[in-house]
Amino acid sequence: MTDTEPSNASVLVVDDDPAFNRVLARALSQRGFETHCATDAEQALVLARARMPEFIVLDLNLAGVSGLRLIRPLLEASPDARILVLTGYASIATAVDAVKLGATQYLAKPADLDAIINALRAGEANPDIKPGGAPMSVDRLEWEHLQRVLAEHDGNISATARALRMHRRTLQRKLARPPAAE
Amino acid sequence: MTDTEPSNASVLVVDDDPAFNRVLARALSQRGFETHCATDAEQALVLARARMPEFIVLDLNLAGVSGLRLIRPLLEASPDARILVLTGYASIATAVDAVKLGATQYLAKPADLDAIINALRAGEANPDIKPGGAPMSVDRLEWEHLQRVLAEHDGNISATARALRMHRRTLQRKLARPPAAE
DNA sequence: TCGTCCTGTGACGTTTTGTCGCAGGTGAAC
DNA sequence: GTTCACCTGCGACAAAACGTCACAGGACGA
Repeated sequence: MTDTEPSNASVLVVDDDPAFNRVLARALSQRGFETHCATDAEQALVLARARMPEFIVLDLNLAGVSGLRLIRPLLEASPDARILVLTGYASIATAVDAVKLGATQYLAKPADLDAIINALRAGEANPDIKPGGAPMSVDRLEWEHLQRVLAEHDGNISATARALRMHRRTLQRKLARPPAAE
Repeated sequence: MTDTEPSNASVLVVDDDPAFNRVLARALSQRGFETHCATDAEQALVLARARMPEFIVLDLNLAGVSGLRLIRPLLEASPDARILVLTGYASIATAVDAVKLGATQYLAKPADLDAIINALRAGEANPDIKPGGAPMSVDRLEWEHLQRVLAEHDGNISATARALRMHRRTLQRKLARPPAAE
């Protein structure tokens, strides 16, 4: 698969963060996908029925509702859809349940566009398609994870270090040293 | 279910470490299970056919073969068996693959006896599981990323190291050291 | 058989981490 | 205004990990 191959597949992006939806939808559009966005469960189900997307990218932390509860209704609305769960709170337990409920793939945030597209395409009929793009470096992955958890703690370095079970000094050193550009 | 309820269900324990098999089989027997052990794939398939166990506890690191490759043949040999994957190298990537291949549960080693029995008995997915509140540790996040990229490169450590722009020696050290349980 | 690549592994200098603790700032409660 | 609890910046040092190098042997395709 080349980067520029238009696929015309449609993707419904479901995340309660509108900014995240916009960014991901735009990036997927640039790769040739037709995209729709929903920020809550109801919207997601309406769009799943109306648009019959080929793929659904589903966050697990929707306002007031677990994305796991949405998998079956989404599949009822769009029986042929393939669901990629994309979550900032990934765990093996929720990955197992998500797949049992009908998701076809599961990724932890942070994930870059190539990783998301690779995951969407995993399990396609043609297993010879190779994963495209360079994976995120470990430094970049860590940096984005730290930034996200820091944002969730309102910039509080001590609380972030505790949440990550990392020494505060170490976190400060890492925060002072962004990863190299890629 | 009480701890002491004799279930008489049969369990096939498949692990390449005979000592592990003995310890787990003995503990399960004490809880009323009828147990059988196999230390390799061939043995496992023979016992799966001969004994038709209700449960199979399957390690992923069998000598010369990935336990993932054993799931389908085991289900062919014992169609009604429920397979619990139990591995010291647990990752979301292999958990997703295991469930897609037909495993009904997946646990990281070390797991205590109660966790194993609960996992054996777990049936349907639980959509009420809350996505975990705690963010992933940096070690766990890195481990999941390495496992996912390694899977994308068909287990080729040299190619994975190049893709991640990490020294092969460093990657090998990291792969030998799974992150602590959470 | 040969070439290429992969893999396991040890060794060593360099870098980073974990830990400890000092010092000063901030905001809430009283 | 004072006190308390917590946050933050930072230096120092021992321990741990990394980056690098290289050896050795296996696997696979030509």
